[in-house]
Amino acid sequence: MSKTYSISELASEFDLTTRSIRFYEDQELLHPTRRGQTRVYSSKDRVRLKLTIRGKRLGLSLAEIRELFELWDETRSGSKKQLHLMLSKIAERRAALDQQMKDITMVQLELESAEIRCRQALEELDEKEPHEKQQEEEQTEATD
Amino acid sequence: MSKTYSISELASEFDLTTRSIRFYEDQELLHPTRRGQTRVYSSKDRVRLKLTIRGKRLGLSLAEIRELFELWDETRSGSKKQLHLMLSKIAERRAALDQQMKDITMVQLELESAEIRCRQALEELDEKEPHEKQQEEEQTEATD
DNA sequence: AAACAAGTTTACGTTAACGTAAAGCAATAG
DNA sequence: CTATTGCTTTACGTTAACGTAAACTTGTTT
Repeated sequence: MSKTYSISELASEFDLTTRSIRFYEDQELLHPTRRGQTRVYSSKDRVRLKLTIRGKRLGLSLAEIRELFELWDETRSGSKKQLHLMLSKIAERRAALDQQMKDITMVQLELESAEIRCRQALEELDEKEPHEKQQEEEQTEATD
Repeated sequence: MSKTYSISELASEFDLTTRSIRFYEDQELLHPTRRGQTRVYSSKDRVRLKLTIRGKRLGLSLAEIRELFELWDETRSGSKKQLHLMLSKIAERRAALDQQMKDITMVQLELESAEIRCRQALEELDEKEPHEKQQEEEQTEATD
């Protein structure tokens, strides 16, 4: 008997609402069992939830995540045809991730140069008015 | 006079609809000028469009992308307070990107192992039934 | 002149991913 | 016993990011 989880345990662990978790089940990303009418999550479900979150952070839709889960599950039982289909889907995903890596690298570089530019602007301000306290203007602009 | 672009030129270059491009303008990601009532895009607009697409591939919302553009634009004219705010926003983004890098690495590993598993399953099928043509089952399942 | 292409505005429709009540069952605390 | 806590289902509401259609202008081709 491996460990099980309640919906609210998972919700607080991953900082989600129970609504979201139920929604993910509705989208067939999770398949908890029931004790009475109450959902019981296995550690497999927990892993899936973690992977779901990871996928979301990468911009995948729930449908795409579900597709990957199904691929993984059917790997054992697939026919030749199925297996080839899976391989192509996997390749597709890997290519997309490679592209994302490149994108991230580019954006990182841009942010880095933006940071440098920012720091230089600050230095210049400090040279001109070293003793000045903040509040040059009343721009409060959305600390959100 | 540097080069300018029409909306449909940009649309076909980046494989977008003109609808999207106008929408991005509505969201203040682009600021084309006008010749009569017709939009004229500068190369700066083109760069912004490219960055927008890159941002989208990383899962950023249009609002977030807009925020980054505004940060960048205000870097020159910012007050001390503003500059510090920008630096923190930049740091925020960079942290998110680092996380994404990790996520990608993890998912890449998972996909790799899925691929290996797939190839092994194929090999086993080939050993058992080397002369068999496909069509073990009639599963056509959404080539989509 | 008439028609076509490429642009425009206005506005309603759609999908994804939840948020937000409303109303009800089940166990436990006071 | 009833009140609170945690779970449930049902269902309507909301936001983002466009799609799609209608109706109009402007310039170019036939």
